[in-house]
Amino acid sequence: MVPVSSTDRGDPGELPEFASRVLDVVDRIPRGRVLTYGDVAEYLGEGGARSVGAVMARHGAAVAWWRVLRADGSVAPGLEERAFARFRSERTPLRRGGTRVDLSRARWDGR
DNA sequence: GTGCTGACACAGG
DNA sequence: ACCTGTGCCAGCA
Repeated sequence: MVPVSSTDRGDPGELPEFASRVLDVVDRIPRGRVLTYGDVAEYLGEGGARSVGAVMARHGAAVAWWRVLRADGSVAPGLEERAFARFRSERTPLRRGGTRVDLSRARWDGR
């Protein structure tokens, strides 16, 4: 087992366990459906909404990041244009006014 | 170990 | 609808 120094540095490209699991969940969200940051943490049974957000900030580009929203169905600042372009193409249900996703209809139940 | 830092959540005002 | 404060928790320096 190749004893590694106590600093125990992993390879730079390797993701922390938690981050890897977050990305797995996001990968399973079906087209046209969404989850909130808190939902992802809840399904994992670990971490919290904030931690999920941190993962998305660093590694979200690798997955369908637009399918993860805030608890009120809004999109994080700065991502609105790109996200709503996707919502239109995936026909994600929006609320009246179109500024937020209709969670009552678009939220993925995990199945 | 300590102390920030956030693509958050929620309760108040 | 907006702001403010508090709680949260993995990651990082």
